[in-house]
Amino acid sequence: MQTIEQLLESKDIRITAMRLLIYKFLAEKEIVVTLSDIENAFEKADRTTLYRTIKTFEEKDIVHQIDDGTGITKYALCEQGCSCDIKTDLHLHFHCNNCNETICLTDHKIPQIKVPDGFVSENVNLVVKGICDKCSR
Amino acid sequence: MQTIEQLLESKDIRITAMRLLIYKFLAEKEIVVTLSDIENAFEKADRTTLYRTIKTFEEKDIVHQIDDGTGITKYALCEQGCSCDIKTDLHLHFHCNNCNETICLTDHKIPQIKVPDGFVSENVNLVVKGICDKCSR
DNA sequence: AAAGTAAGTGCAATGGAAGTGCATTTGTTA
DNA sequence: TAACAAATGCACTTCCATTGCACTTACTTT
Repeated sequence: MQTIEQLLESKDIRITAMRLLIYKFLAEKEIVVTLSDIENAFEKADRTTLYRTIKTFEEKDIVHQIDDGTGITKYALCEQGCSCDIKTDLHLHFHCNNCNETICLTDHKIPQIKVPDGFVSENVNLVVKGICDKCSR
Repeated sequence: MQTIEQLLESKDIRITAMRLLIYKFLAEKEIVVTLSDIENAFEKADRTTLYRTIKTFEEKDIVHQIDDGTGITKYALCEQGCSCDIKTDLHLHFHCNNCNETICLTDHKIPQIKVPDGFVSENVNLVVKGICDKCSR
């Protein structure tokens, strides 16, 4: 089990207090978060810093961006060993129409999608909307 | 073959010159359009009108909204007989990373997606990104 | 056909999220 | 410790989505 510090270093990300805090915040969330969520959790920090921290995490492949159809960009930590640019590793996301939360269904890989001749598939975004397990109880 | 007027009436949409024009504009596009696209096509009309027309079409289920991951909301006419809230009728969209256009692949239905116990799937959004047939030639 | 009502349209303004420039602070390295 | 690079904070900008209000157009009822 590697520490967060080791993880960041292995990804060529400088360690700062801010980054450790943001990483921990993301790690303890099972749901996907918006920039505003992070902003609310760290009221002392500036939005720009949070924004750029997330962008850095994204570039270094420890966070991936989720587009769940709400129009607001959301983020989540990648899984261990996830390389977000490899399409076979993509999982799907579930957006609850009731509680409005989005979760990564990391165990549910996206099936192979056939596209017409001439089209080249590079990437797939799949969001299932409905009622999540908490809300359907 | 019903006229546009008949179609709008059957959907409980009042007929106006503007609405007919916008409908025709959408009908002749194979690609999905943004509000700005419509705006550029109708420079005399106000953005708000276009915006609300599209919203009306959406509510009355003759237009569906597409979220192709560009962050900008796009729209397309529903297919004949499409009732956008019925999940089996959903088709997928293809976004070209080269020309930046998004196309409805109406013939390509979305496969049945399994979700974990407790989750209820109501809707699926599937966007494939890559290179379209025009750009890959 | 005229009056009255409901819906559609245009203008102006607002709000929210994403993104940028620059000065300041913090951290790393020689 | 000096010098440099990266990170942070503040202010500002941009872009799209959305709303309020006044005005016009289309439908309904008599």
